[in-house]
Amino acid sequence: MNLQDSAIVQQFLQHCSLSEEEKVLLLELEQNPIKASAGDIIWQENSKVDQFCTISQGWAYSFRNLGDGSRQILKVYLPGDIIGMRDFAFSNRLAGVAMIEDGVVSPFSHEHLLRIFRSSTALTAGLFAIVCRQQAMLTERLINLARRTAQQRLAHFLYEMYLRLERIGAVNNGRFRLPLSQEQLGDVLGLSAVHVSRTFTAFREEGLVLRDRHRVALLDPEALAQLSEFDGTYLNDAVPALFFDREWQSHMLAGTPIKNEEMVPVKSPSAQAD
Amino acid sequence: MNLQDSAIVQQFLQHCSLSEEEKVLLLELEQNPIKASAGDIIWQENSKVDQFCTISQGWAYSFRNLGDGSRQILKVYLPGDIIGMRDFAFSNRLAGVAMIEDGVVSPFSHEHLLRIFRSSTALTAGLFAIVCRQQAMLTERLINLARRTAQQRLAHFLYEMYLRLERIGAVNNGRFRLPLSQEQLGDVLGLSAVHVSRTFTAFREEGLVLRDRHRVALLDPEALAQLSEFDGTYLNDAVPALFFDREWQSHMLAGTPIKNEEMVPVKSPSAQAD
DNA sequence: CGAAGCCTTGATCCGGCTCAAGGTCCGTGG
DNA sequence: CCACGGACCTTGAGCCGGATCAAGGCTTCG
Repeated sequence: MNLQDSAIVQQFLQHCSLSEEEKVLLLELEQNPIKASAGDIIWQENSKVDQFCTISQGWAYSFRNLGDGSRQILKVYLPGDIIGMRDFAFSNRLAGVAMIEDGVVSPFSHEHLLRIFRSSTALTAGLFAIVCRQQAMLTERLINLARRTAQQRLAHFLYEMYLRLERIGAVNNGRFRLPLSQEQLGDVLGLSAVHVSRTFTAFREEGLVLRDRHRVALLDPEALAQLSEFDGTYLNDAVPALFFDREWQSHMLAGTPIKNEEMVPVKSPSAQAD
Repeated sequence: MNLQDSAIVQQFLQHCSLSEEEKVLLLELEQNPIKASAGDIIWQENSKVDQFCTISQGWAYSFRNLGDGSRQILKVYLPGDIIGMRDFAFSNRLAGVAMIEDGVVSPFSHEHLLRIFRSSTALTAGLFAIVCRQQAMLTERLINLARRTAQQRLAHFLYEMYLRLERIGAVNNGRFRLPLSQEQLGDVLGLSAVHVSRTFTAFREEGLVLRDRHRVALLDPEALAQLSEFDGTYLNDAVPALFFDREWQSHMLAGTPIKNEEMVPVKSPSAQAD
């Protein structure tokens, strides 16, 4: 694989600067790609934490099954995302991961991740930034589920997918593929599948969204953003300059005092860890 | 302050081993304690990220104000917690922080944190673990808000506070102080203040919880845990042994291969970063 | 004693859930 | 090529949990 083509390298470059050696280290994460089919469980909740993986083709999601038989989908993964970082500090999984459609994932071990930590403070800092942003996304989702109406929740989700997909070139004039069933959307949004259907109907009648099978068209993305009070900060906000400051990274070992307060604006990352 | 007394050192010891030098580094975070009164805003949402802080006395919470005038409380902080790590990778705050009651906070700078990163890989790894656990708590809260009834939400919150407070010795026979108004509880739980009141009434009639002003008594904590499907994994699960392996940490610079798959069980931490 | 918070309780309303009955699209086998 | 079954979606009817509105009680403090 070409250095430029790697979605994972692209992601890290949003959060820190990388040397060639560091890019190679990252690429090694994807040395063992395996095919997975729609519906495949990558790992179950409560299973032992023995690996993480990147996803290079297809969509996946993480989920928790609840006592009453319902299910909460925690996050939808797109190509380039790192899956499972959430479990790094645990010995058992807090959530399962399943494929939404056929795809390719590349498992890598705890040790592989540690090798990266040992070798590069830049990668470590980048990973830190990715995890913090991941937390910001979760916070946004929490507010969404706790406080907003069905229309706002769906609008927020569609707009967020629109932004994430646009960044990896998967949107054409407001149209994109959304390979989730309405039942799965309900599991994401904390709604019943029936009400997801009704909400799409309402959006169609209001001229906001068209949907046919797994294709959706956002006729007025900005209206959706406004309706859902979408705040892009958690996707777009600048990363502090220190993440790009290689001088700082060399000081990490020397212990010399540093001074660096400026911020550097950054295009929003397409993919998040975990 | 004595090394043993520091809540922040106690917290890190849950997640990694520390040398005396590292403990001193951590203690330096609390060199500038300042008093804060109930209702004081530590920082506003959208303000510039210029510092973080630890809280050594009193309770605080982070929050987001929403467009419709309502408010979501994201997390309640107890003495020993680190506040604001969530914003580490951003230049603007995603959430404000306010004091629930009078207390003492110790601000520290971005740079101070970086000095820690530069000086100690053990502290860095510990911080990583803390952030991952923080994310697990958020996930749990998300599921709670998305999927559970008012009774389950309140039971879950009370039981979680019960566990966190027990760990810092603030629970006596199921009784503890809970200095949140019912309006604030509603903002935590995504409920109206009125319905929080009704839910407490229901618990009282069922003999589960007594409440008087800012005192609560859990008459049957396990019943609350069961009612809310409380899963303590996210608080109690073991930390992988590598966080305690100082040999690994020295290898971080050398790049020698390591092998270490065992897990080490750990008492749950009382406090979380952010 | 009065005023302001805070909590409780009742009455009513509404958003989303559940149950149920089709309808459409698709893959499969005869 | 058609018939059938299954997955998925749509729409209606009725219900319910929690919101909202409103009135009154209790504490605390000036």
